[in-house]
Amino acid sequence: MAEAMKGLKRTHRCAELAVANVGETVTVMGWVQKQRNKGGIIFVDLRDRSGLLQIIFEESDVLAEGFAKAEKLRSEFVIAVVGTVEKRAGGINENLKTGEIEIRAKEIRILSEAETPPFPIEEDSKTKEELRLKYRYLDLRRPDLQRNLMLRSKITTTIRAFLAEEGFLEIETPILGKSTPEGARDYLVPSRVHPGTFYGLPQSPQLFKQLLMCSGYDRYFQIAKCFRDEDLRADRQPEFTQVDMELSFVDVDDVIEVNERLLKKVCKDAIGLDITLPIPRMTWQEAMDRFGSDKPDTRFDMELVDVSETVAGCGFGVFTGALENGGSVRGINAKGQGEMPRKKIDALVEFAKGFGAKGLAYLSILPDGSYKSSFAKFMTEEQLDALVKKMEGEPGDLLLFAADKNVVVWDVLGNLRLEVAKQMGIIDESKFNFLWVTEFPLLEWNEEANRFVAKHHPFTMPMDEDLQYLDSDPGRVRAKAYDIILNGTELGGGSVRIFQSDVQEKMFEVLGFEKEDAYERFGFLLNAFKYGVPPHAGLAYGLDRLVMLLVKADSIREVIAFPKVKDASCIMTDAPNVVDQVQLDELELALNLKEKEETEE
RNA sequence: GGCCCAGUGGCUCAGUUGGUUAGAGCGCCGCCCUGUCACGGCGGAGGUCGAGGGUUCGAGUCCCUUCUGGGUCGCCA
Repeated sequence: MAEAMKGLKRTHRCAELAVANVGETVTVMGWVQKQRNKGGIIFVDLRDRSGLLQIIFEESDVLAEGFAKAEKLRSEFVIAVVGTVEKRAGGINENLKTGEIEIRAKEIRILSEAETPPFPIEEDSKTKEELRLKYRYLDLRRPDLQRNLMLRSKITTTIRAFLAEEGFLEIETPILGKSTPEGARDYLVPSRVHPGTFYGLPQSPQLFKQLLMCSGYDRYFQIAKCFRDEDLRADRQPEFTQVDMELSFVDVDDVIEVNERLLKKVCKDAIGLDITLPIPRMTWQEAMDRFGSDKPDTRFDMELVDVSETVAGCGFGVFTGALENGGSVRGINAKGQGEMPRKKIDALVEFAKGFGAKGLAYLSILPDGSYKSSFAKFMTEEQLDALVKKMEGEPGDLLLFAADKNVVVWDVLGNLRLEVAKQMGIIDESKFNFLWVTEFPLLEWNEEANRFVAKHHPFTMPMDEDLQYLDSDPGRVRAKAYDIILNGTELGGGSVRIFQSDVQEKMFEVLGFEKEDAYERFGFLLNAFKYGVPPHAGLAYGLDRLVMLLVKADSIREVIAFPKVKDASCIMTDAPNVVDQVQLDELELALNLKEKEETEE
């Protein structure tokens, strides 16, 4: 039977008590982690979000009634205990923050009884994620998730404090907005007042923050919920949180400068990590050439080597063919993997094919210096030697080559590099390698649409020196865009925005927007620009990813209180759900479901 | 939408070439124990193997379909 806590007031969290409190009478409240009944003496580990604390019950202290209650205790009962802090008479527990002390109970109340939980409430859970998510409120009791969420809170607190200090204003922007078909799929919300029309949930506060710049709020930030109706991944949820900011009267370096100091402070406050400023920078071109990725993991080498010149004119048709088609041949050197068995190499070939490679050429340098290769018979001894030399191959190395269009070669080798490094175990997990990638291409050719699309978004400013090519050669125009990378994960990105209407109109033109169309979609922004707009730039971080990387979690779900599963549903609440006809009628909506949905509730 | 992995008592797993009553650890229940902290001792309950169909004398084990969860490609301006 649950008792009231009337007359009691919690004085401390469990693990806030220490030797300094010995002799004090305290009141603690929390969950029973474990009860150990020795007969005439009962030990209870009491848990709250701060940690564990041992309570000791003896009949001489709590009287018969209290002792009887202590005997009844089971895991996850919620109790209140009044008692005195003592140094432990028995041995101290090295594994516990409060291992030197215990509470001698004088009074106990059972505030809530509990059924046995469906899985153990303990650190390093081995329980299937499905079950953990169904009972997320129990999962969230586990110390590792509690640490993650407490750290997340600390990080947002640090961010707010830092940005406020730097003169940023925190301003909220609407969740119910206008759907913009460009980019990711929007979540739609039907309007009741205007039947047949829909709000779009924001993919980011992009346009609103630019308007705030027009309005003179020259430094803005927001910890903003964003929504994208796309498929999930370990590091992608349909709703996620951005730390979003925008600054007026700045250029690339200004944004980077303040954000480096922000990152330094966050890392220090959150996990005591000192990062050295400035954070290294690399242009997009260099990142692609050296790492085959616009988000390079720089914790290890194995960089790409362009061997196009070395293999030009060799007898291997796959190589020369790629070169003739304007592509390249590049390789990576997996040091010490020369004796990788054929089966594993074949698996790597399959892996490469998954990224669009037609094949993967390999050359093993055996310990005796001889070669074993999939293409040796097409090349002369001299050509092979030159290739090995170019790759700095030594006996015992494995060389892997891709030949195709540059985009394919980069993608294949970039991913292969990560995969091989993972297999070799050469990634130093203790490192935190930040990196700015700058000078992204402004545009990207989209085969499907048969036109250029914005790589970042249509409001991104071209680099001054490339502006001249916007008409003649749009593909070579670089943008004032930058991404911040941590250990090969994109933490955030941003850009300087276009603020001249002629440049913006030119941009829309290149993107194939009719002027009317552009005004239809973004008229409010273009109009705002007519009334005096400051040069401005901004950046947004994925907060979930930042926290995930700092706590070294392998999924974003470990740092989100109530995440969704792979099909974007919530196992705990069963969202999304069917709504009743009355609600649909009110919205004047009718369902037009495909066959297979015709099932009962 | 494609590909890959997993689904056996409450939890985590083992189940040999398909062959008698499906095992273990933890947890749970009962009794005992005044210094335990992965407490200990004794006793006990609990599963028909995600679901459906098929092959077979016989299926957790083979085949097909399907459901659930995870990873990944596409997608994510």
